[in-house]
This record gives sequence, C-alpha cells and structure tokens, in this order.
Amino acid sequence: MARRPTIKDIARRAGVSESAVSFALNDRPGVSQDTRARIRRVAEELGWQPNSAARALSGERSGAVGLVLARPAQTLGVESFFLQLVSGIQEVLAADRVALLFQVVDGIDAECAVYRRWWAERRVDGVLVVDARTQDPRPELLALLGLPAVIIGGTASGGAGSAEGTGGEASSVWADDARAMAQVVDHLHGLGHRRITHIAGLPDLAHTARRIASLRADAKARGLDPEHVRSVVTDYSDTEGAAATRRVLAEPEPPTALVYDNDVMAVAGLAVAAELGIAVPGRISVVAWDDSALCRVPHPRLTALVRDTAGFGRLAAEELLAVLAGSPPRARESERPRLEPRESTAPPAAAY
Amino acid sequence: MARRPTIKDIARRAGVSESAVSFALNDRPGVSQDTRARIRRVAEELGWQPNSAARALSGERSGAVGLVLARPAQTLGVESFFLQLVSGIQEVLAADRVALLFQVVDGIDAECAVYRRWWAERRVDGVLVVDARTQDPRPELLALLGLPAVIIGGTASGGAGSAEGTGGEASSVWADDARAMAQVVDHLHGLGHRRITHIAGLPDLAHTARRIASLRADAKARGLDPEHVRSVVTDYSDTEGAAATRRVLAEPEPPTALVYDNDVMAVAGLAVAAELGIAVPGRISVVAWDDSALCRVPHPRLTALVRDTAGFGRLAAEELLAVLAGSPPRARESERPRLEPRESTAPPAAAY
DNA sequence: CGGCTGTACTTAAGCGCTTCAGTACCGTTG
DNA sequence: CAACGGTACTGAAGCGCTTAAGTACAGCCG
Repeated sequence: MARRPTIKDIARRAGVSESAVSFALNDRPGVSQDTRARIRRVAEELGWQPNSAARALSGERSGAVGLVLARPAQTLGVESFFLQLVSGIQEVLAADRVALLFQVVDGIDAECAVYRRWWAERRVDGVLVVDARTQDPRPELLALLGLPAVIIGGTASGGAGSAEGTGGEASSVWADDARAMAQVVDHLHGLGHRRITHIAGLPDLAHTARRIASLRADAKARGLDPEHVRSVVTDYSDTEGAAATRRVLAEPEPPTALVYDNDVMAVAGLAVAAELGIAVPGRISVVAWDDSALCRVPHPRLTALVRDTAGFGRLAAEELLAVLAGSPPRARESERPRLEPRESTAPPAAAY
Repeated sequence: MARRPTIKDIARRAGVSESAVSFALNDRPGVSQDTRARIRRVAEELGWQPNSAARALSGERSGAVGLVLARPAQTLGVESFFLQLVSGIQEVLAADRVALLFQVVDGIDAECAVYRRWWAERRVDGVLVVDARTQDPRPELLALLGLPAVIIGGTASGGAGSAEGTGGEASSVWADDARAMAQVVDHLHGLGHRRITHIAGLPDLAHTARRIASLRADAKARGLDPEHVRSVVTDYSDTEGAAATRRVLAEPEPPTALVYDNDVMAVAGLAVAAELGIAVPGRISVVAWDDSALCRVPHPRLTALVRDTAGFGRLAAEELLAVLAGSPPRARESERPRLEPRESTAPPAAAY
C-alpha cells in the first residue's frame, strides 16, 4: 500500500544522481563497477521495479503487445488450438517482460478498431494477428498505421502477410498446410481410399483455402476423380460439421474417408456416423486436423494431424520481438505437422 | 507513421491552453460550451487519442486490469468455460476502454509473482482472479499488496475471497453450486436413482469443494447411503475422467448415475461407457456440469447444467470496475445455473 | 464605486523515467 | 606544463498528460 520506490529514492539512498541510477539499472556505460553494484543493491533492497508508464512515456515503448480474437461468442473456446497458442506466445514474451494485451471482439471490423485504438493510445508496441484470411484487410491497415505485426497463419501463397511483396509488409509465421494435406492424402490413398471428402472450415481463412487448394492439387497429381476427392466448407462448428457429415454420407456414392479441419468437427462427425450405424473405420475412415484430448477420448480414437501449437506460438512471439528489435519482416515456417495414425483409419471395406 | 497528435497540437490549433483542452476532453468544468465544442472538433479532426502512458503517469491509473491463468499446458483449452468467461469480461471492460492484460503461467507461485510485478510496475489497476482455491494464498497477497481484485468463483463458505471477514478483503463473484447440485440430485433422485457418483474436478478448487460438500449434505438430507452417493476426484482432464469412470463402473455395486464436473470428462465418460457396452441412459445416466457444444454433439446428447458463463464474466468485470471506482468489496452471486435435461438421463434400469 | 462571487480560462509544477549536454577530475602526451 | 582525451558523474529538459494555484473579467450588491 505504501508508495512505490522510485529512481529518486534510490538516488538519494545511494548518494548519486537520478541519471546515474538510470544508467546503472539499464546496463548503460557511464558508471563505475562499484557504483553500479551499490545502486543495484539499493534498488534490490527497496524492491524497486520500473514504472511501466513512465518508461513508456520517455522510452516510447510500452512493453506490451496485443492480440485480438475476432470470433462470434459461440465459436469460442471449444477447440484447444487457441489457448495452446497463447501459452506458447507467453512463454517467449514473459522472458522479455513483455505483457500481452488480449481482447475478444465479435468481428473483423471491431478488430481493426481495436488496432487503431491501441496504436493511437500507444498501448502496444506491436500485435500478433490470428486467423489470417484470403481477403484480409488487416495487413494493409497495419502497414498504414505502421503498427509492427506478425501474422499467424498467413503466407505468400494464399493469405495475408506476404513477406515477399513490395516490402514494408508484416512478418508472418505459417504452417505448411500443403505438405500436411499431402501426408493425409498419402496415408488414405495408401490404405486404398479413392473417395475422400474434406470437411473444411471457414473458406475465407487463409489456411483453409490452402488446404482446399492442396487437396485439389494432390487429387489431380494422383489422377483421382475431382468429383470424389473434394472439400465441403463449414464454419468450424460442431453443428455444421455434423450436418456436412450427414449430407455427405447420404450421397449415392459416399466417400470412404473424411478429413475434418478441426478436432471438434471430427468428433461430431464420429457421433453422426455412430448414429447412422456406419462403422468407423470399418465403412468410413476419419482424420482430424489438429490433435487434442478430444481425439484421444472417443472410440475409435482419431487419427490426427498433430502439431506443436505452443511451439507455433513461441515462433510467432519470437518473430514479433525480432521485428520490434528492428529486424526486417520475413515469413517463418513452423515445425511440420505430423500425422499420427490411430484407430479411426483403415483400408476401405469394399475397394473398387 | 506520422507523429501522433498530442494535446499541445490541439491547443495550438484551437487557440487555447493545454489545460483547457484537458478539461474539455475530460468533461471537467472550467470551459464554456462553445470552447468545449471547438476543442472536441479539433481533437476529432486530428484523430487524437489519449496516450495511455502519459495518462497513467499523471493520473495514477493505467486503464488496464489483469487476469492470470495458472494451469499446466495440457489442461489448457479444451473446456469452453474460460474463453466464454473472458469474452463476457471484455464486453464490460471494453465499454469503459479498460484493457485486459492476460497471462498464462504454469502454477500458482508464478501467478503470484505476476501480480507482484504488474502491481510494482503499475501496469494494472486491478486483477481478476480465477480458479479460487480452498487454501488460497492469493487473497492474502493481494490484500498485502493493496491490489484491487475480484475473486471469481470464491465465496465465504469454502473458498477464497470472503467479503465478510475483517474488511479490506477482495470482492468476489460466485455461483451457487450448492443449489445447482441440489437440482441435479433432485432430477436424478426423482428419476429413481439411488446410487450416484460425482466425478469431481480438482479437490482444492473452491467450487469443487462446495459441490462435494453439497452432494454429501443432499444425500444425508434424503437419507441416502453415503457409500453410494459420493464424489471421486480427478484433475478435470479427459484422461482422469475416463479412468475414474472405468474404476467406478467396475465396482460390485456400480452407480446408476454419474455427474461430471465438466463437459470434457462427461464426454470421455460417455466414450468409456460405449466401449464397455454399457447403455446410456439405459444402464447409466450421465449429467455434465457446464454445457457446451461438446454436450450436444454425442449420442445421446448430454443432460447438462447450463449457465451463462459470459454473464458470469460480465458480472466479475462490473464488480472490478466498481471496486476501482471506490465501492467497498462485496460478494455477488451470479445467475443461477439451470439443469437442461437431455437424452443422457432416464430412470435406472433396475430400481431396487 | 469598492469589494465580492463566479466563470473561463492560463501558468506552472509534477508524475517517473530517459537522455543529452555539460562539468569535474584523472592520467597521458608532446 | 598546457592541451587533450577519457571516465564518472550531475543537471536539466522533455515525454503527454493532469491538476492546483493563479489571473482576468464579468456581473451583482450595498
């Protein structure tokens, strides 16, 4: 409750000027070893911590970065991806004493408004942008504002955050969805599947678009019928995932394998299959994109594309700190996702 | 990229002093209607926004509150509770332009360290504390620091954040778990169940303790055998939820109804039952505490205790803002949870 | 008309820190 | 020994805002 000690208190107690204290505590030259040590000791004794506002005001750095999550309330929170990502981000930020400002809003316009406000108020030094889209207004806005940023999930090919453009653009970290999709197709094709449906997420998200495009390319490369190897889009919710599953399984020539764009939809799909009396993996194989507890709970346990989401977050945070330290924007690829075969995939019952 | 406009710019342009501008923009008396309007217009034109650091430095308010989530990485994120809560919190905070500092750490000691640092650095004006515990060191620390706080999920009876003690304690918002548990027991007892097992979460969380205690009290009040109406504890994870289910169902006189402390464990339990060939709700009824998409996905859909989690967050944020505005600490109860019967509960097969 | 009250402002100090321009003192060097 | 350079430090300004204290002027009253 007592007044926090300031640099002035330390100065008085150590018998030096305020600036000497500032130099000493910031590892700047201009004070002798002895004095530095003495000042440090006094600061320690007094339990001094820099006042972040004062520092921000003179140093022009707020020591915080921002992250906005723009999602409708009901989509929130079921998937494990997000908090994992954040925990990775924090690990890196905390090491540098950088705080994370977090805000949930319900749409991309509100998100942009938050960026404007944060930047105008000088609340953040930079931001991490999630859910990169194919038509994304954010990189442009950020460039306009001059707000340092790292786009998570965007890349040159198909999405926000190119690092190759005209320069002055934002950094990005991305996962190789094309490669990952190829792995999934490899696995299923190897088992004998020729009719594969990808229950995709929101089509305007960059990574969804990349996955859809790669599936099409993979099918073509293997000479598979694009009628039977295709994507259907949803909003990532369990509801639409279930509905899409129901629709697809009711077709005259239903697929023998389903690839879901997240864990929640995969579990929902599994439930639909169970309800319809369709055996998994007997009559249909199921793959989930992104692993989580959800995939390991049901029977059969789901074959999943596992990736180190926290690591992805760490990479993004590292890149943002690098950008803040002045390094030029670039696109960094995360560790490759890995397919973990479990019980939900097997050869199709009746190969044709 | 251009220099942000400051109050000085506005002052020059409007032909008044800086303080006049400050008064005008903060709705303080001392400027005429005309001048006020003119200043406002200029500020608008220039796109001025207050520099939060400068304001914090003079006003002694940082305009931000903090929230620390202390959980091991693997427990993170599967349940929907947390993000819903945060989205409710934000709704209220955003209306007052208060930012939320968010940090994920891996234990309560780290959490306490974050509080100390935030407060020492004057980064936050107050904090929201989640996961109240039975033996909770945090209220004491916060009181010691003088850091305004609202404890979410704590209450006088069995948990952190009493509002009745010696004064100077933190506010709290809480849900009436006793009443909720009574509703669940009512429902199950009414269907004819006499052997009920509560698959509880972490026993040192305050709300878990309250639920366990109320189940015991309810059983006693109804004259039910405490051997057959009881709680077993877990860590909230799907793994332990599944394991506990397996263990309980293997007993010589297994329960006819299971009450799970969260949605994830309930779904895991359902999977275990399916695996063991135990029909739900035929041979066993299942209730989930907290509703989410997860509960509506599987077959049968889970009877669940639904509550307005976002509303809970709103309440907490409102209370924190009230405390910051100087109102005395108090304990506020959230809207009562409501039991939503679905397909997973039915009368027991063989009543005895 | 002198003195009073109230309104509409201005001046200046200060929040805690950084930083730039000194100043004081030392040891070298030609 | 004067001139120089370097180290260790001090002083003061300034970041953008708030706010207490001061000024100027109008209106009102006895």
